[in-house]
Amino acid sequence: MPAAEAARSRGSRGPGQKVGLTRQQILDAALALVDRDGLAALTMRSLGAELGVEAMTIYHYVPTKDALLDGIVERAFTLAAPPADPAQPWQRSLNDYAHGLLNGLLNHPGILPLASSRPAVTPDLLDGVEGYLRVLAAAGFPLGRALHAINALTVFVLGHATAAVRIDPAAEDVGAAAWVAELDPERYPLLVEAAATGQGTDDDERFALAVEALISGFELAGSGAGG
Amino acid sequence: MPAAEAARSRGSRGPGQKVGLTRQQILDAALALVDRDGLAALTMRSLGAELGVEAMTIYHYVPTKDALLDGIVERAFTLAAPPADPAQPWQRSLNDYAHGLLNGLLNHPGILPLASSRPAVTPDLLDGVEGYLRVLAAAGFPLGRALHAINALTVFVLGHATAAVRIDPAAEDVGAAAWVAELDPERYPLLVEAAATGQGTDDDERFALAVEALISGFELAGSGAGG
DNA sequence: ACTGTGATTCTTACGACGTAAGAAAGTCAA
DNA sequence: TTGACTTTCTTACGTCGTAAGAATCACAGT
Repeated sequence: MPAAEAARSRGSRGPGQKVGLTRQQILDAALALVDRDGLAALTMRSLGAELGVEAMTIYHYVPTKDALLDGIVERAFTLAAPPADPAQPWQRSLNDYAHGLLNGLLNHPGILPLASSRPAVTPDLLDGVEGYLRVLAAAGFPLGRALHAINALTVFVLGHATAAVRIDPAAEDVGAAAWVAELDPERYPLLVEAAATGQGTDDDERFALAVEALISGFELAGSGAGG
Repeated sequence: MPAAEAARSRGSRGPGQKVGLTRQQILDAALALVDRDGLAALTMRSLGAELGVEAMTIYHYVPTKDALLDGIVERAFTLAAPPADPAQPWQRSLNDYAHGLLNGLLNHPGILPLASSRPAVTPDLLDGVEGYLRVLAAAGFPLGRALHAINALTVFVLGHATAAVRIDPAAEDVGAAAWVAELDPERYPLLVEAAATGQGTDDDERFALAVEALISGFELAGSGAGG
């Protein structure tokens, strides 16, 4: 209901009033629209309707649609990335980071295809990085390795989130991933066997184990000579 | 029809000849076009022009543009994924897989934003997976863990490739990543210090270390209880 | 109250895109 | 030569991002 939405965010005013929108308002509305109707449903016209405004109005707050997309990716990341907790041991801290970031990103699955092709380097995000760097440095990591670790985790989380969404856009399909079920057991015996025993097909477990593997890998290499 | 195959290269022919295109030909031309001019330059009309044909002609070989994109992603992955070498120790095999896949993907940077939102589960790819499963199973991995490992590596490689391309679309900028240079040292002391010493900023090293970390993480967890 | 000024919004229009519908042109067996 | 089938082209529609500029509104200064 675009009219109600407009009335709520812009105050109860008669039509034709020029209260002034906000870049933030626009970004939030765009993100909400993508979350609700999917990325393809976000057009300048539909977003305008959502805000109770003509499409061209948006261009007074955002130079181009691409900039709008950058904005919502940035916003989604800022919302998603959890801050470092210095009270935890570093392994736990990184683990929380990975799971928190994953959950945060999965709240906005529509932006994931965008996230893959956009920077999203926000001050808020960098604050977060700085915090995790502090945790790792305190644990004895050379700065180079610490940066490597944070980056690797972030990249993996983003990759996993993207893969999880494209395989399972809200699938009720419990157990094995759908496509494995139709494979020729003669050609792919091990794959089919793994799927049949339900091994290696649970997405959450897959993610958790990989994160653990990454972190213990950091642990082995972490206190070595700095890169 | 082996002769027709050769005749299908629409080399020097008068206009209006109906030799017959191929789905493969179209996919290859599309991939080449994306590699050369970027993803945005791929339109049905431009691809038609590339093939010496009107846009609508393509629809006789491909039902929709989305299917075309699926096709070129699939093709790029097939070209990129290296087969398993059973003669190597499994750690080496996985390491080669990761580096080979990365290089292969970076040969077609334009498709990376697509790869993030498309399945790309090809028989060829599954052959590859089956091969690596065999290597890991022979090394004593439970099938579940083996699948986890392959999946985690693949996801990480894809994520890293995407990030590397978006940060550096053919940048000559050696050393630190560009955006770190302009940070406020008061706000981000550790980040700036890491960048100043050149630590943690080399993309290749970053990738290599993360892959090693993942693999040694698998090694720790690999022979534990499956599943 | 009036007016001018600047900020905000709307109207109109253009070119490019994906693609539906069906006509045209070519190929080939009989 | 014919007639059926395949491949290609022509035309057209609706939607997209957005350029250009007119219209509307809030408000400071008189």
